[in-house]
Amino acid sequence: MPDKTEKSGKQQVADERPVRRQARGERRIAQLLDAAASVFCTTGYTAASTNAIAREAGVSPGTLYQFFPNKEAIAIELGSRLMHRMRETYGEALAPPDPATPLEEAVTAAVDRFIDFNCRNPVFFALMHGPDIPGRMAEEHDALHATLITRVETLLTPFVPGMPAAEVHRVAQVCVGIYKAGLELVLAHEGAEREAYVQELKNVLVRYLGALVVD
Amino acid sequence: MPDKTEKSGKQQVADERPVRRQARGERRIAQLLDAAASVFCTTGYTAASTNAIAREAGVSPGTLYQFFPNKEAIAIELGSRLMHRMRETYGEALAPPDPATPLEEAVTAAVDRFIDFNCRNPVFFALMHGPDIPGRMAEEHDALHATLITRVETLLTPFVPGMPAAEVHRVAQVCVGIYKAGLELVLAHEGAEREAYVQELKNVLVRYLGALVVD
DNA sequence: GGCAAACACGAGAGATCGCTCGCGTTTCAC
DNA sequence: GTGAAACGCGAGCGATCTCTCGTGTTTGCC
Repeated sequence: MPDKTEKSGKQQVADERPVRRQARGERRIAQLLDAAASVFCTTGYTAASTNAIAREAGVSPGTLYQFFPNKEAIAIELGSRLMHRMRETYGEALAPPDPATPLEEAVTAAVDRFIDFNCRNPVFFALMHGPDIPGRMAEEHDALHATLITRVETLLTPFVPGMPAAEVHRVAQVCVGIYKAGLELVLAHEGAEREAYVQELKNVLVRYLGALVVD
Repeated sequence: MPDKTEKSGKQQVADERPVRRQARGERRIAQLLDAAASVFCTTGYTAASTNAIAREAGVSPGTLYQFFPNKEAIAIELGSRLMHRMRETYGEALAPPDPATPLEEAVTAAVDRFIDFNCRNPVFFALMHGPDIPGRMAEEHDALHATLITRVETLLTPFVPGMPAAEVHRVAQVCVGIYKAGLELVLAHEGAEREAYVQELKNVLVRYLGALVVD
């Protein structure tokens, strides 16, 4: 196997060749991404084999590599489409900069949206939660996390006007951490129990942030 | 490689042969477990190779398999020793069933102890946090988690006398989830920043539980 | 000292995985 | 219709990993 870095450096130029996809190809790509999502959900990223993904999609390994240069690219593309879907589903509606909104309402709305998205797309959690993400996936992961933190910071700022930036950053980190932990519990349960955990997650956040606001 | 289940079934009888360890052997085992802890910390369980563990310990792969039947057994034994050390370090001091203790004090004490232990033994977090734990490791993991939940439940009960058991269980799950999330943030920082995250973790728990107590 | 068992080595067997390659099939622009 | 390119296949290459085995060394007991 040749040097990876040189290869990726080459790609920036060589991959500019217009690989004109046919409708069939687009269908295969969607099929493969669906299969990958399914396999990633059940086994995680590293344990998922490209042969298993191809089998799940009902195609040969060779066909898989017709559309993706390597295993990582599958996860990258999947993550990218997931991010895109997330943006277009919830758009900028996440950050209503209206300081008149009560804290509890803002938290409830944000949590409900995110939980809903994660329940509909469980692979999102599988890709984000794995500590087994290699190379470029980690960058993608960090970028998303940073974006999320920033979003929470701006959401938070109007509620805590006097707080230093470093502290706001810390609070945002804690909030996201709490959300992730809550999400794990929510995804692990169903029906009424799941709803109860959602409510509990909201309680944690509201009480934590509420104490900061009235200070 | 023969059938694993048959092999393990055989082991229950065949492994009763007393493999009399020499002092040298005990030393090697400790050496190998230390090396395994180091490798698991940096690469995680699945990505850690037995050859890498042996190399880190300065012995040959064959020597490693003189003391452990397989890779999983290394993690099992490591986890077992970690659990034992945790018990003997903090013992039953975790559950002071004195209802006179204020909530904040109880939370602070419990969090400080656990954080301290996890900072001294980072491999504990590495083994618990990985979603990449196979076979018998998962059982061990679940058993530990269940123990932890039960412990928190008993710690919690005196503070919320009228609460139904199912709800106490849910609250305990949420508390452990919050703790894990907080631990991740704590381990990711150092010095004053780390202390700040510890304090923030305590705040979250105290405010969340405080609201339940006064209800 | 002698002997059996525990310890140590390291090459490599056996399995898996990511990925390639040669060749055949389908699609599409002209 | 025809040629080029996209699509599709699956055996298998090379790398890696877990674990074994034959052989030699050290230890502890008599």
